Amino acid sequence: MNAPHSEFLCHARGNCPRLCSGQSAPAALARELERGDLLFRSGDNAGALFVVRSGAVKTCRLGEDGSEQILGFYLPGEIVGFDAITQGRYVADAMALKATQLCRIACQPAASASGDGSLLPERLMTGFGQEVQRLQNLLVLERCSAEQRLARFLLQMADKQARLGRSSRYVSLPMARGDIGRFLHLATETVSRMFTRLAGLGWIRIEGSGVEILDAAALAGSRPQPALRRDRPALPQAA
Amino acid sequence: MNAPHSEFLCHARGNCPRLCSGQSAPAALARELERGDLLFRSGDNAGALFVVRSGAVKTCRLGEDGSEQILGFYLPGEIVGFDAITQGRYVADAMALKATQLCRIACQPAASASGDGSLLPERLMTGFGQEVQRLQNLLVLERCSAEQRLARFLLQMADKQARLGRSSRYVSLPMARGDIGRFLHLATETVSRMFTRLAGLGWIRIEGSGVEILDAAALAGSRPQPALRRDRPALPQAA
DNA sequence: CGGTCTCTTGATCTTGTTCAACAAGTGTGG
DNA sequence: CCACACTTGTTGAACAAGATCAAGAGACCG
Repeated sequence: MNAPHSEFLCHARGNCPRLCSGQSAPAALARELERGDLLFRSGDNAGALFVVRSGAVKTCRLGEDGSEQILGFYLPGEIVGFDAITQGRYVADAMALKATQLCRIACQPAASASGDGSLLPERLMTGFGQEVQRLQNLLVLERCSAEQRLARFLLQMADKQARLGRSSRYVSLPMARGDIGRFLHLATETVSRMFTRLAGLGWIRIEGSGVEILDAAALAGSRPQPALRRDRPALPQAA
Repeated sequence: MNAPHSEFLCHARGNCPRLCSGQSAPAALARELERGDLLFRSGDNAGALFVVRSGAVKTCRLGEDGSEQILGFYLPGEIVGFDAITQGRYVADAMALKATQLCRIACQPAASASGDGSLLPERLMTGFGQEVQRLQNLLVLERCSAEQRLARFLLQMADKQARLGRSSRYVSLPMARGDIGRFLHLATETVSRMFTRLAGLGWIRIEGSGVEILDAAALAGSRPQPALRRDRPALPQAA
């Protein structure tokens, strides 16, 4: 998470004037996919962003229980792959929904590009990528039971605080229960009940305006019900 | 949406070496807020990003029904305001959860920064900002009833297709019902039921692998139940 | 034409919301 | 210093949206 961030300088390549911002323009396509083909896979080294020229692409993440979580559908003109900017590797899978043509935009990791004092690439891109990933994580979190949502939230806060050098055992919560509810999309009452439940399980201890984490592993593994039946991952036919 | 995008070049200002990436370092703070103070408001002209130095900030959007949707909590070291990059104005509200110090990073809209052929700022930043907003919208969407989620999804797809010059009346859906479900976080059966319901209301007509939109206004206004009681917006005491 | 998917519809169950009441904490003023 | 108001957090009971289980209807394809 706090790993040395790589920076990117991106150059269009092939016949893609201005990142293919228009629709037409014929040739020099970088990738052609059939329905079900993978454009990239979570974990792949990210050398590029992709602009959809024709067809359609979906991006998704696999929940740890095997359930598929779709993050977006991309139609022609839209750009896929922003999640990779921060770490230089994709975080989601991307798959063609039908025959699809894409334009590849090479992104070479490059140290601090514009050396004119402007710090556009320096940390900004990293922050941007983190924001995208944070939102993606939030969407994934949204797909869990109330108990799991709160458990993850607490771990997340603990992690944030650990990064600041504070103890990750005692998590201070500057926000009200209602705020947590509006963040996790739970009624205030449910948030309260889940705090009580986690404390009852012996996983946390409520302590002033924060909580003490007693069993982080249990919190992380909390998975009472998948909340949504895991269908078979994806497109059945096709490679 | 498709408005001429402004580009940004960002320079640190004040005592913020490397975007305040560390924690300490004393002086020259740009903003100091008390609990409940607004850092910026949705619609404000976005002249800057902010790095949290101490304290805590929440960002939120107001649903059209007045309910508050929290998009994130930001602790020291984190950057607030990325959602504004694309349009030059903030899309969310940001409020201090307690006494908070922030470091301001001025972002002057600047045309196509690095003129060396690299098109980093050219469309990339815009795309990045759009991705952030897309994810934020997705999170907001997540907070609606099944009917509303599907209705919005269809309008979204219609909008995308309209931008491609295709008809926005007939929406082709290249993905399976199950895919829509995994995107909207609904069981396949529920997606199917909602299609049937919307068709029964006369708002859409199912047509091959897509739908014809008969009453876009009704779809947009679809709001059977708020799905979550709207609490009073936010922090009660404090300015 | 049979097999395999996808979509649709019905019945039942679970989770989390909603309504309601109460406890605990904080601050103010008499 | 304590009573009172006000806010935040906790707990109980009833309800509802949507998931799950189950089964059947089309569609597509070899």
